[in-house]
Amino acid sequence: MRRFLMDVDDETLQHIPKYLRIQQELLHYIRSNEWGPGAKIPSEAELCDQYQVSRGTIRRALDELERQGLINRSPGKPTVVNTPKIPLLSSGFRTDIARKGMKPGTKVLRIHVVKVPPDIAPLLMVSENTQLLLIERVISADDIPIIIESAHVARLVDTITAEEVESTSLLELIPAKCHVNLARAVESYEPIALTKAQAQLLACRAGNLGIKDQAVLYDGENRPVYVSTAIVRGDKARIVTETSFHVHA
Amino acid sequence: MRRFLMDVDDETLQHIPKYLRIQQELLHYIRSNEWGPGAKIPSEAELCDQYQVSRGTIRRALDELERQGLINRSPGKPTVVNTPKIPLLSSGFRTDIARKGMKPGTKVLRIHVVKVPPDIAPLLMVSENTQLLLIERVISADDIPIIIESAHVARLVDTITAEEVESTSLLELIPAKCHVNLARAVESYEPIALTKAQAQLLACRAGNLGIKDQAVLYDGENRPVYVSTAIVRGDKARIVTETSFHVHA
DNA sequence: GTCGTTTAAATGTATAGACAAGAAAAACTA
DNA sequence: TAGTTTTTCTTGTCTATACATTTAAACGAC
Repeated sequence: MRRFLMDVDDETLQHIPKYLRIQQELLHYIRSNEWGPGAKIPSEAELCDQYQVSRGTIRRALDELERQGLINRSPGKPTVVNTPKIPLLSSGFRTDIARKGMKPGTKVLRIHVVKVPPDIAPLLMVSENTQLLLIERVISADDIPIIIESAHVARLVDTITAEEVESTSLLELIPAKCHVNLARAVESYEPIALTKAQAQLLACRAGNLGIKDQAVLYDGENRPVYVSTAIVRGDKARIVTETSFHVHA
Repeated sequence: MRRFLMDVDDETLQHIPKYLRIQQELLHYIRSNEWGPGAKIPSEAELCDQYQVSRGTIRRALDELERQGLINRSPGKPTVVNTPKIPLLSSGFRTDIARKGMKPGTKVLRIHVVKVPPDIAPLLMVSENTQLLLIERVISADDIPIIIESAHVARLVDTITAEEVESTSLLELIPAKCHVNLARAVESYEPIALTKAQAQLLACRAGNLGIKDQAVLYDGENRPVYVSTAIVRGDKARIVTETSFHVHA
């Protein structure tokens, strides 16, 4: 029978809420690998008994762990500890997954001509109401969906097929179709909580942590070629970039 | 008197939980700037009345918005809408804040010789139990704390003063003190929920979204010079990087 | 045995109520 | 008027309960 700490260091109990103390203790079991990847953790009812608190308090502790991608919950099934993250080289996710010996997969959601969204228009330096190509796809590694990528292409090219998008990096495909070379990329990263729609595409839970990686790609004349917005699952991947410094001397 | 939508599109009510519908509606008021930065939003009790739900449901809706950094809550005070994010150029946060016309501030937490943590040792290619210099500081913009930066320096230099750390970018300071040039940086980004300790240093709430930016800096001979771990507030800043592609042909 | 049904167990949503803690406004006192 | 105390309003924590939804196991009929 598992024993829980909780009341061990009562002298340091300085008004830390119960749900936090429980959360920290459960975190300890996971970090210390006492509960390894795939391990079932006690049910909410069992935790209620063991900690002598109400279910709401237990759920609040588990909520936090779930958001951080440490555990997987779903109704009907017991809650299990998650597996660690895959490092992903930014710019060229597809290529990088293959390089790591995993099987890259791509599911094309749509390739459509759409009106430019108001937040994308200034980045591409086009006026509103401009029609341009939108490519949306989900990239997976070993059949686990990891990234939702959507790209707005500045020029209206119509020779891009779903097959090409399924098998090629946008970093290669789009410049080739637009007959330009990419020279520069400006990317911004911000943490997000996944929406229900995003979570559905990524086969995980709404509210989980993710990174929104928005990139603007420029050609040699500093004209924007396309804007890419990638939603990356925070529980399965982290983004890795490499920078070289110009040596001055 | 404010009017809420909620029951407008009842025909599309396809089992979306109440707390989510409410959350989306509040989000709409914020995004549409109907509730601009600094605006007070109705109290929980008022929202209960207006939506005819229990307080728990309202709080659950607000929790999500708070985590995304869209609102600021604190006991005793009414809840207000937050101000937008600052874009931060990665590598050289201090410098970048100044360039944006904001007042950069630095508070040194400690400059100490410590035993290398087990997760840092392999990155710096040193053996365990090695003693090395740890620099910890909080960087702020216009007196708002934005980043907790902690750096482990591979070589044991002892001529670094708190004054230097307060006024200089580590990207310049450390290479100068170690008598090397930086040639390359490998950074990884992952979304996190701020811990209580981190939130305290950043004057925000535990559980808020943030980005953990871990960078390893190398010299010209590809030897690691230092490892920097930055915890960036997700509600106040986003990280921006710029990449140049090598033109081949 | 195999297919379909029932049952149990797990998480998800929602309610109502109680008390604590912090901050600001109101009332009071000097 | 100025300073202090009290009150009130706000968010934070916690409980207990109820029912819904999903999954898997147990059971039965064939």
